[in-house]
Amino acid sequence: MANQTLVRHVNERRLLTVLRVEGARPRAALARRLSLTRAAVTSMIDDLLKRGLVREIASPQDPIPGKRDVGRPGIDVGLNPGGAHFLGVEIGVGAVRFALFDLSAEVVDTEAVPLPEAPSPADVVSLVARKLADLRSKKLCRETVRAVGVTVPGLVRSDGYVINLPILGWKKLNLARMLDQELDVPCYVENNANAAAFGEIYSSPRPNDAVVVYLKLGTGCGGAVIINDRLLRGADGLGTEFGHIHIESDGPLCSCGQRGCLETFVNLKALQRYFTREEVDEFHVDLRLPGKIAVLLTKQDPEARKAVDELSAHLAKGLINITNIFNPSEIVLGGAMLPILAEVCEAMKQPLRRGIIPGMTVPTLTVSRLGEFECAIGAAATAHHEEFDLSNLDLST
Amino acid sequence: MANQTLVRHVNERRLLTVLRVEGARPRAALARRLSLTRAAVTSMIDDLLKRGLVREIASPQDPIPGKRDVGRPGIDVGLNPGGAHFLGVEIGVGAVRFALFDLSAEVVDTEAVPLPEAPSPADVVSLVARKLADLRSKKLCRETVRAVGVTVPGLVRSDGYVINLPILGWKKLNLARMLDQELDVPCYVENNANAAAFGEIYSSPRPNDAVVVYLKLGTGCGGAVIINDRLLRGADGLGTEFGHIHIESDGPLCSCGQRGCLETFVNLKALQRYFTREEVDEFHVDLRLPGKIAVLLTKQDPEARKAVDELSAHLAKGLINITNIFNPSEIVLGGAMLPILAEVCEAMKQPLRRGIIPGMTVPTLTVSRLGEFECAIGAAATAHHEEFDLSNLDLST
DNA sequence: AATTAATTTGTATACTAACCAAACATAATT
DNA sequence: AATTATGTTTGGTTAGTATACAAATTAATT
Repeated sequence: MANQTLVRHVNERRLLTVLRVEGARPRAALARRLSLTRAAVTSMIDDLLKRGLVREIASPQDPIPGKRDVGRPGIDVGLNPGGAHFLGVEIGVGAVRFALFDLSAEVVDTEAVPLPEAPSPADVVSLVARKLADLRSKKLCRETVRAVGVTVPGLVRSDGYVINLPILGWKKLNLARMLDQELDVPCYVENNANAAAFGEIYSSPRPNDAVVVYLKLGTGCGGAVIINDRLLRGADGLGTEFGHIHIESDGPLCSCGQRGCLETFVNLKALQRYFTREEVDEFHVDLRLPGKIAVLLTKQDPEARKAVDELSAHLAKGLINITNIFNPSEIVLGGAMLPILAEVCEAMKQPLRRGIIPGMTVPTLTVSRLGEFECAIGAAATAHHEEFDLSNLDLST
Repeated sequence: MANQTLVRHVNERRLLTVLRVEGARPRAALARRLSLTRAAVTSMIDDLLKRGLVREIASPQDPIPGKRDVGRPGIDVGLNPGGAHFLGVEIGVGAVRFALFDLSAEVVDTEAVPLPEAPSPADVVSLVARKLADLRSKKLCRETVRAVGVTVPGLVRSDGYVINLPILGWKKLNLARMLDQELDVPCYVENNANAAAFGEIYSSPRPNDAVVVYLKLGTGCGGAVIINDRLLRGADGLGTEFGHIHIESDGPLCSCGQRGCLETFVNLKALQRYFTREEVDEFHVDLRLPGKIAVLLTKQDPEARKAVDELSAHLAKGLINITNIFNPSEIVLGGAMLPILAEVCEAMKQPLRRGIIPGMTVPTLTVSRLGEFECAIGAAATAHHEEFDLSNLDLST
């Protein structure tokens, strides 16, 4: 429906987003920034003050003497960080990670807990419910948790329906609805690579025509693409699963039944293989290997160097294809391989520049800034976004 | 800016889109469809009637006797087709094609004229200006042309800036602005594959989560992806140029400097090579070959069959990669190879089904319905869309 | 058959939300 | 004291909603 409350809804979210991204400022400055009258902004701020989402900030007493402008000085209005909180939850391999956002999208709390063996969906729901109750019992956020985001390493439709989650054996499961029914706040479910990508861009928004490709390198090789602050999804939710790009005419057998898939050349098991020069058993993959290799690299260890270079060479082939298809402005790497990713980026710069279509701008290659909790942070960002940015605004017929 | 006129703007376009896509109906039905009150719809229709964009349609006199509902019968309101027109222009290889849309997005006129040798941008602008003046001199659309869309076979930014147009030697050229300055109506410039794809979906909208991949097969191999009724673009406008997907480890040298690109295996020249088993000179490519081969296919000609199968086998490899990346619900083929595309689709169905990730829904494979004028029609659809659908509505901060 | 009831359409009127425009009090600098 | 900018107040506009009502039809009743 599009009635006049739509206008307020849009403007309120525009205002909150400006405050989050660009910081506190007086009403008059907000009015100019949003092309609204001061009167309109006054009315909106009045409302937001009542709801505890913004606060007036006492201006510092003449911080730079003589630098003030003429005219009556304004009163800075900024987000009230404690006015709302958002819980992000990552359902990972053997562990659940929590990250708590405040209204200004700062991480104010993190926690990792072990995940019980073969948990049922109900187990996970109650785990989240307990964490939520726990948070509310503390002074930090008694009544302020506004939404919960949950990520899973599997296929998720945009409405939070889990199509397939192989590592837990879950299939065809409306996890978002289950959470919604149990938790008295809106819940959103997202694929973990998508969430990590979203978390990455959320704190530092990109220009409007930016195209960000994110790759999550760990036990598998997940991907996400963000265009215009929106995640790209496929018809089944299977889009941007970059692990199955064909990069070689032969290679190890992939879980998808084909040979030559990127995922079989770029994952923790493959890294271990490149390093030890021996086949690795599925169950003896060393999750700490990237850290160890990173240490060895600082000591100029030739074996470590070789392993990283081999991985990088394969990944570069995949990235060239991805770049030629999406023409991204930016490629971000994240995931469990974090410790060696800076080296991987360095090793790929040359081949990437040479492999892409002439005339195409070479995308920047960077490592995710979010670290171990990137998926949980991304989940919190998803929840924050749904509640406070212009998103769930469907104006189509 | 988001003020109350935004609400009317949104609702008016929602209303017009419903009338275009779903047909004429009484005000009360529109109110239900749009979740507005009848009073609001009355007010909007009053305005649209004054502007000549809609008209009341006399109900057929009891077409199905006894089938009428109780209550006062409504007066159908429908688009007034002659109330607005949109000119689509394709700048093609050696030819310019025009297609004229009426308000209901029906093609009411087409024309193809030869393009002068090595035309300057100014030549093309004045060609379009002459066509526009010509149309206005006729009774069909004296004052009603609302917008012009132009397609070019090159790289175009979303603001209509032409980055590179190799076949005409144009580069870094604000064609949209040049047209705008000359033509007294809004002008939009789009890449030809993008426009053809957009034209294809415009008349029969897809469900919200549909992902449509379009491939334009002719002298080159262009592509487009439409998600949520929006075209995917890259950072430079170079996204979805599927011609440079790597499908073989070796092959003819591509214009991009690499070997193994899809475009070197799937284009008119390659088709001729597969058919004659001889290398073909750049300047002796037979533009009518697909038609000839199509005729031979009906006579079970083995050479024609071989040529089509060889082309299909290469294209299938590319489509498998594209499908695994985008997870499309639908793949549409178009372009100069039109006469043989039904056969190509048939030949690719098997390999496509086998090559994609298990669990992914197999996309439907179809041939474009628009025919020779697909780009011009797409250009007209682009113009129609910009003026009458919810599109140029940027609510971001 | 005529009347009445029921139902639905389209319009009119009053009300409301949220914007803009303009005036004004306030608080600083010049 | 003059100037300038902020924040609030007041009045006006737009485009909705809610409600009431006349109009046009079918269905039911007398």
